[in-house]
Amino acid sequence: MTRRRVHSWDVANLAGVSRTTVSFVLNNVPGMRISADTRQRVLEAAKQLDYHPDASARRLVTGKTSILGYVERQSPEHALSDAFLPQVLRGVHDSAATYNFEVLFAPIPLELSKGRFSRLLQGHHVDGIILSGPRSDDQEVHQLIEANAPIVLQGHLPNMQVASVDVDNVKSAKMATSHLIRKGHTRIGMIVHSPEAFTAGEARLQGYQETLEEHGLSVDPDLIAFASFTSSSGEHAMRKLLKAIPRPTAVFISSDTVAIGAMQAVQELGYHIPQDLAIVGFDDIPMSVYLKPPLTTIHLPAYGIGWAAADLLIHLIDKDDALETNVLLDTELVVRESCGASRI
Amino acid sequence: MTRRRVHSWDVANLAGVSRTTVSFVLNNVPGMRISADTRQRVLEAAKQLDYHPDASARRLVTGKTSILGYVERQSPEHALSDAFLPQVLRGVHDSAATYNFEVLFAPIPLELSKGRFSRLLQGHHVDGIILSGPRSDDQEVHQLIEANAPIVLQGHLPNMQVASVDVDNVKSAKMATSHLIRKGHTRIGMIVHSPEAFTAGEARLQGYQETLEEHGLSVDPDLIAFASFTSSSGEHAMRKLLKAIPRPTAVFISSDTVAIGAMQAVQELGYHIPQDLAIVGFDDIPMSVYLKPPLTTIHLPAYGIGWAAADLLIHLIDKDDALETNVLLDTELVVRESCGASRI
DNA sequence: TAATTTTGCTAACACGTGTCAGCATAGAAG
DNA sequence: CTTCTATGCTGACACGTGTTAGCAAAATTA
Repeated sequence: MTRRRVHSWDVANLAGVSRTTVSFVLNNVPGMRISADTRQRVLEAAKQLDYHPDASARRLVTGKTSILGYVERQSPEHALSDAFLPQVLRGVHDSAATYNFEVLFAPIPLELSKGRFSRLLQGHHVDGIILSGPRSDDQEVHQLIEANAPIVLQGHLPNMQVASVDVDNVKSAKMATSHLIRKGHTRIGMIVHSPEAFTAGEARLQGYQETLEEHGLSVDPDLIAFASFTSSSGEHAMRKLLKAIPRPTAVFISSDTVAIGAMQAVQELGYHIPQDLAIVGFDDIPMSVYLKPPLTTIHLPAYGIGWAAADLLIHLIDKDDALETNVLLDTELVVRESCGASRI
Repeated sequence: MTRRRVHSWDVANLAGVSRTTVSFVLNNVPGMRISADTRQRVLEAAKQLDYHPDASARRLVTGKTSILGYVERQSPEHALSDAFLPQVLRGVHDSAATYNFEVLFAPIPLELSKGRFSRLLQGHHVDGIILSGPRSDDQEVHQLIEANAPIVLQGHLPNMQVASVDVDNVKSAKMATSHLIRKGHTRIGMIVHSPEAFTAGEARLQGYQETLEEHGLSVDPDLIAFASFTSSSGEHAMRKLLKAIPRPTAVFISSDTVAIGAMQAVQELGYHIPQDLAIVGFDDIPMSVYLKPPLTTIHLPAYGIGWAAADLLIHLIDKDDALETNVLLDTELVVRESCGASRI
């Protein structure tokens, strides 16, 4: 490994041409006439020497790093985002690789973000940023967005003109709710997690309500309960729902993590899932399939989210601005056992 | 954002000094006499302009990228490593940040690794590599190790002289086994997952056996079953174990994922955990706490593994070679309900 | 006063690449 | 034969920084 590094002039010497020609050949520069013979010689020399251009030198002269930063900025929902990070990151990477971009992993916690963003962007460590776990009260990110920095949100921030990739929450909630209706349920409750801090919760609630109305079912406030990000908050919410008269026969829960606690409450109260109560969750966390009974839920396309975010960001960096800047991805209903067989 | 980039000579001009002086001050170059007054002026100018040196230029001239690559190379055990990736990566990042290193996320699947390693190292995208999920049959990695490339394995590869960070599997298995013995069990079985491809399985089996012997208990081959990486293989293994006569009263399972399937088998056969059968797992995957009953298991210090790997790699890069190159981290027994109350 | 050392700073080079302007040579056109 | 154009290649500059060698002025010593 202490073997001297191979440079472009080594390739040039071996091929008997100038360094410039090597660059033209290896980068496939358009409009440059290179004879087939020379091109061949250069390619062979490069392969023989296992030449790879120095990334820093190339970046310095081109002004492009071809690196995008994946910045984590989560707060309480850590547990959820953690479960998806591997897939999202792989999506980001694979998409970026298509454009010969690399991915820098850079968590920047809210507390000690002191200058980290400047370092990343002004210091030219990355060409742009994918921001995971955006928060409305994040001053530093607001500044970046206003400065028109190349940023793509993984998620959503209301009243902000910024590119983003998210799941179509309204549509997804409609899928879940209408599935329960199709099963014959008419008393359908919902547990919404953290609608204030997390706009997705609100959107999912909206989808649920609209679907009920579209099917001529009334929206009963007693059948809507709120939770935070934790399982135990789901337990609490479910106990409240089950006091409603008449009892709901099905509940749509806007987060699988919350659903875990809710299911526990149901079973502790002596009810059976799905016979006494059908349940549909949201997220399809890896654990969902192992729950008892296995949870019917809305599958979050984590890999696709990562892919789309990187794709959008790179187009943004290259100033193909005319691009749709708010991507909404479709989800899928994964039917397992918790929603029960048809009631009809 | 189209605002012109700030360079070191901007700072120099504003402070009324040369670019060289700016560099000396900002990098705290030792042995350089700078008057307190000048130093102050430079620091203020830099802060006022929000100056951050261009990463590429600095890398080009110093020859150090100050980036380390986190390379994923997993195969079947994806599910397991995925559960820990977020924590490991955070550990890697935080440790690296201590040395002003960045972290590049670079999965390189076995199939299409065509030149990716060369690109990374020869192309000087990174100074070194942390390799997650090393496989003994990985030719490309063998070559890198023999070429003495700066690599740290996250895990272990037998008969290879290469730096690595792993958990003390023998010691951990002893903790698990002796805990069951302390609870009063004498018929203790074990399910080993994939000992052939995954050396950790073998080590855990060894720890189990030695502990039995140390306590004067015989090792009964009928009480040892093998599984792969999946839950369903655990189901199969457990069914086999429960046919032993007399039945084991406790089982140590070398993987939580496998334990999930095993527990399912136990309950399907009508036995109760932990009354009829106590269970201790290994890994402490996030899901373990939600199982029924919650799984007693060995906690894998994912964050610590990441931290240690980055620390080791950076020391290796800086040629502090005298460093211990095979780090073994301690684990912790997390007692929940599946191991039962004391039998004594 | 003259010689020497110390202090505080700077000019100039190097890192390895991409790329613009230009230069021979060969062929075509006049 | 001369002039022009296309072909195939190259010399030289630029990117922004770290760093070595060195220089003037001030301080110290002789």
